[in-house]
Amino acid sequence: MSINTNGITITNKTTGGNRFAVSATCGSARAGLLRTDHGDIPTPIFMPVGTAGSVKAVHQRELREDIDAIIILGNTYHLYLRPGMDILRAAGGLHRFNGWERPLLTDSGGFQVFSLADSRKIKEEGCTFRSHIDGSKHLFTPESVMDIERVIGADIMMAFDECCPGDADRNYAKRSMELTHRWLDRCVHRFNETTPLYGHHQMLFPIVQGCQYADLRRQSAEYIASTDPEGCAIGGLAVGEPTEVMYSMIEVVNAILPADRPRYLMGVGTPQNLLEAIDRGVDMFDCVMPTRNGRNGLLFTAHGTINIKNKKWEDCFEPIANIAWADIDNTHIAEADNVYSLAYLHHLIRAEEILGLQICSIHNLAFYLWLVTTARQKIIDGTFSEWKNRILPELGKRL
RNA sequence: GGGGGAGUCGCAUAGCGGCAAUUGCAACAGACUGUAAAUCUGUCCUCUUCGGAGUUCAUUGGUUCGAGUCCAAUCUCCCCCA
Repeated sequence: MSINTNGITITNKTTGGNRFAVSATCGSARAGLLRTDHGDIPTPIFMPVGTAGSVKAVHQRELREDIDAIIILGNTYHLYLRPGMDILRAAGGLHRFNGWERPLLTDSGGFQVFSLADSRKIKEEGCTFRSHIDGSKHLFTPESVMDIERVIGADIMMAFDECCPGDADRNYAKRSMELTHRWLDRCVHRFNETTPLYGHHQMLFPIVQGCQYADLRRQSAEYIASTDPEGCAIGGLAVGEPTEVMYSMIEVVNAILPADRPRYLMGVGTPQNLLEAIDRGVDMFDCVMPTRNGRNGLLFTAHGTINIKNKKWEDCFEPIANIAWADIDNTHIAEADNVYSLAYLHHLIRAEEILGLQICSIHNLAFYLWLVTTARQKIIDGTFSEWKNRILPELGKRL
């Protein structure tokens, strides 16, 4: 045992059994359960994004009671910059810091390698960033990211990868994928020589890359599978490539990834994307869409989307639920959907009242959770495909 | 009664001889996929085959090749002095 420069105790890996089990399938779609020390995660699942340790505009009571969120995300890059590792370590990890007692997942900062392309430089060693907050320079390496994710203490840690743009040429995609694989080796090594800081188990999910090239995706999936991970992620999709390409890549990858481990499609997506991916064997999702689009006035419903800013809603005094959940079997409609009318929500968003952002975010997240929960039940019932085919055209409509 | 100032596309503004005319707000749409996003984009006088075309800057008349811009009168509003 030794202490490294980040103050993290280095020990040998403690091994446990498989924490994931598939309980039912319907075609390629799976219903399963992933066990964490902060609770079980039924799959398919949608994980609300809480980048800076908070799901924007949503209280935890609402996350628990109205939305039924099981697991939420945090982001390594953002939390590392602010509040910083000293505070998170002193707080006893993110669970204690933000009071969320259910499972957490931290993204590694790999996506920021992609989205902050103007202010970073990728090298073999890692990636140097300029902070979007104060412009200061930082270096992320696979090792430092593992150490940071240990300090944050999420139940699921993501490997540090390079998220390649959707339109990258094959050469770039190949080099990027190979770098991600080498970084993965270093992540796994560091992960295995460190232990959780707060007494609960942490899993490490590696990430499949390969852009839109089927052979690269195959190669990457095989490599990821060979590391015997507790779960696998599919990254670098929904980053500019056509939707059909994304679906096709999911099929290619899922044919190779171990069937007895959860599969997490990172950063996806629209309600339609979720159903299509579930149908292709994906178990876990996260996306900013329900929260960001909600804050921008877009509501997702089972009957299509509502742009609440549109004039047509100014005098629609029906409760949100009467339109959004019309003819839908949902015994657990968020309180906000019953209390507030579309006209009032239209007013709130126009008047830039904070409550409007809250209501839209709660509604959208509740809808996403309803979608995956219903998908799970339909898989168990053996009627997933039928249900998917029925609801899919509705989801694409505009109300 | 005397003196001074101002009227511009919903509102507020810019404009100082080359203008369908600046900017902000409002309005009407659109985008958003591991969150640098309560953000961003477009339209915003009329018509349009999206190339343009036609009418505009309180009103009327004038100067000028050319006027929102200069001159005169009129109307309206604001300020100061009696």
